[in-house]
Amino acid sequence: MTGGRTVGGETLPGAGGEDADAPDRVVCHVDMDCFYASCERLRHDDLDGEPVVVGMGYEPGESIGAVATASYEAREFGVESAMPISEALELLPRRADADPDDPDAPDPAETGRYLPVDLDFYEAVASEVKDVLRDCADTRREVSIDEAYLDVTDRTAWTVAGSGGGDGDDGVDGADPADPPPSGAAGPAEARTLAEGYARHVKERIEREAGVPASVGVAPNMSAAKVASDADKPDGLVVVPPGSVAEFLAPLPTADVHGVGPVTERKLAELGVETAGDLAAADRDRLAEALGERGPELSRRAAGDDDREVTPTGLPKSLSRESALPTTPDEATKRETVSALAADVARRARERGCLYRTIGIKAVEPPYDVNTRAKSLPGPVDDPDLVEEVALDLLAEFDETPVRKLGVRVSKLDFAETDQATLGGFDAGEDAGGGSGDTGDRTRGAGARTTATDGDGGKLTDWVDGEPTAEETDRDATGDDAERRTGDGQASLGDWS
DNA sequence: TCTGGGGTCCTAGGACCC
DNA sequence: TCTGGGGTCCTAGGACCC
Repeated sequence: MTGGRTVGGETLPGAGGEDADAPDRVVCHVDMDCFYASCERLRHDDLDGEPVVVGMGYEPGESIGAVATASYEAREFGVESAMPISEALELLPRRADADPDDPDAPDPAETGRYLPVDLDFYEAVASEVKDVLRDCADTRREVSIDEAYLDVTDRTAWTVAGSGGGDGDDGVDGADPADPPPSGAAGPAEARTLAEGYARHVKERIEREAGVPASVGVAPNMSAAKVASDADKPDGLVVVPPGSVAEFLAPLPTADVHGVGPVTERKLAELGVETAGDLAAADRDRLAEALGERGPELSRRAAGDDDREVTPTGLPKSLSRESALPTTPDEATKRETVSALAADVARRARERGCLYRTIGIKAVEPPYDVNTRAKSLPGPVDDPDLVEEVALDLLAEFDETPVRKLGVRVSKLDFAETDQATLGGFDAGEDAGGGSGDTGDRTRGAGARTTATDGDGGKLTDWVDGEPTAEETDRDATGDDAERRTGDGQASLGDWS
């Protein structure tokens, strides 16, 4: 019954292919417009219409740090994400520096407002956005604080809605979920679909209920929806119906394809592949030679062929912390930095109730040579002292090396509940009466015991792994260590449990 | 492009086991 | 023991994304 009518006509080579029977899905990609800046506007009325720059590592009045988000007004001055604040200030001086009495001071009309990142506040706003999304779609994947995919196939359809303004008595039956407003439809389709109306409904609800603008892309698959949401930012709504995906993508530069970065773009250009259309049509064996398996995959995406399901965001795979420093070979400075980073990573891991089995560092040498070192433990642990010890140990290799940035990471995470006494039949430690987890370290029964008793530890993985299933691990966000840090349950990588 | 911070996934080589 | 292949794990690095 979801016989999704194809609007853009033309059967496309390759697209659809063998799964012609599969019903077309309706995927929305929701992308907040310069999210941090929009959040700041939400609480500072006077920022409306102003160039706004939100800087990370930025302190008011200083010029260190990097641009996290620039409002569209600020982008007009050339300010971009990831740009050093010092550079942004040259393009767009700070409003506070505009002094009417000083002839050398910048013209206020050519200045902007600079604010430091306030992640807690943005997360609070993001959670209101999530509330809307949860309401609008059963299947969601949150990619970052300001971006999500929704599979709304069962909420709407690719059916063409009544083309007039009023309720046309065309063949379309069923209650349309949202009133398709008459205003400017974007997208290659001439006719409006129910899907478009639904997407508009989602977009308007976000703006109304969370107070921040979003751009939305709608398409029969994830990668096309992603490109669509990007195609008319800010405040865009772009609809790409089944059958017109390849046509929509074809003229775009390869860099617009999700997964094509600077390196891949250059390699593709060397092959004479400049547009998504070129990429779709390119010989896939040649792409594989030049780019590995990713090549043919990118080609399929560019052809509108992407059958990935929208799957809920999982638990994180690693936690890390890094920080830049003035380039230095000084051993004490480096060790202090790594110790602090290690403590922070370990604290975050504990807060999230996760154990880790691999500890690693990163040391960046000028000009920008990234070195990583890692060490795996016999079993999963939660042990801040050990994180520091291993990290410092790995750092020793770089004792003589000048570095500009250092990082610490834990990976091979294990979110099994710490009270999982059943696992090994052990009491998982002595923290029975403890309470607020200030015990030095905790180790899951398995790891602790083996670490203590047998040196080679090699077999441990056999039964440490494979034990926690997805369903079991889902529960982590709810209970344990989250304690007082309420509302933070789905901190940055928000998981929809 | 003189590069900030937090992530993901992929690849490739070596060790080790059978 | 110069010798075949397959599988898994670990480490390091690269590319990409927001």
